[in-house]
Amino acid sequence: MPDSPVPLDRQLWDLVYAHDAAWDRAARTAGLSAAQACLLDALTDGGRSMGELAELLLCDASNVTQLVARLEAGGLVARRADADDRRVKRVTITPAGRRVRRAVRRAFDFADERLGRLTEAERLRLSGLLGKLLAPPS
Amino acid sequence: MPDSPVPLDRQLWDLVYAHDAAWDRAARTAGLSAAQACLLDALTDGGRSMGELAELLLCDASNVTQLVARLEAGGLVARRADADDRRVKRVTITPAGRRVRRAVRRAFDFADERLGRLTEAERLRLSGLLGKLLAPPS
DNA sequence: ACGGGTACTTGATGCACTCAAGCTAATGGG
DNA sequence: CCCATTAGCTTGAGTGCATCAAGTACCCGT
Repeated sequence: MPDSPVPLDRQLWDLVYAHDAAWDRAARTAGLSAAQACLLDALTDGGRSMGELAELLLCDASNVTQLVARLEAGGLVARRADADDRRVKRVTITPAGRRVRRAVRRAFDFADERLGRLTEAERLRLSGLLGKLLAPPS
Repeated sequence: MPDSPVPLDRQLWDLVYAHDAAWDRAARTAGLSAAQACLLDALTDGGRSMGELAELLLCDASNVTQLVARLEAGGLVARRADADDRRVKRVTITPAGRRVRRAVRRAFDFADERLGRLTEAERLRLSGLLGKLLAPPS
């Protein structure tokens, strides 16, 4: 066999799909949607404001409001007004949220399982190639 | 600098996001959603049955019904009962649909622009590495 | 022709996402 | 100090994707 019968752009689609599907599965094993899991994953110890989350998740602020509302209803997240600027709401993760987040991260086997098939040298080469691909587009 | 400051799993997230966003942008420049563009892209000259599409798009048949309905309303796709088995509906692309599909594919610059940064040898190496990652998970 | 399976549709529901409009709190100019 | 403006968030309306349960129309083997 001279070279792969699967073209590179098709491989990229497959990789993207596998990655997405793995995250979605990991989220659902913990009872979350993919978007909710992303938000939970983006929280830091100090908590984040709604605006920060909107920027991180690259979506509208009102979308964050809804996501946080659902997570809050599940007791995974708490929302309180910032002391310095009472306009901003700080979203913090609860102990239950921390447990769920751990479960999601543990269930997200993609990085471990798939990247684990590569040797350290291969991972380094892959990282280099991806670096080229990911450099700012313009 | 000894090695990349960006870990490999983060690079994968970035790649996946860039790929998704590029497809979404391409679809929207043609007035389609990402899912609609996927369906249009999956059509062959002979047309495809709803069931085939559901299998290709990895979703429910009733979801395909809705997607096709929207595309049909836009005149991009036609749906007619199969002659041999009147249960199955064959979805075919219209001339207008063909134009839109070409526009989407042309606007999807990801593969061209990003993969174009690599030399032929690099693309081959990347393909080999992705092949390892994408081998059946179990 | 009858019963079971196949292919698709319909209806109901939930979530993600976006936009416009609204509300409250901070801020800066007069 | 007050008022207009702006920032941060929420609400409401609307759309699309997606799934499930139920229904319809059709095929096929007996």
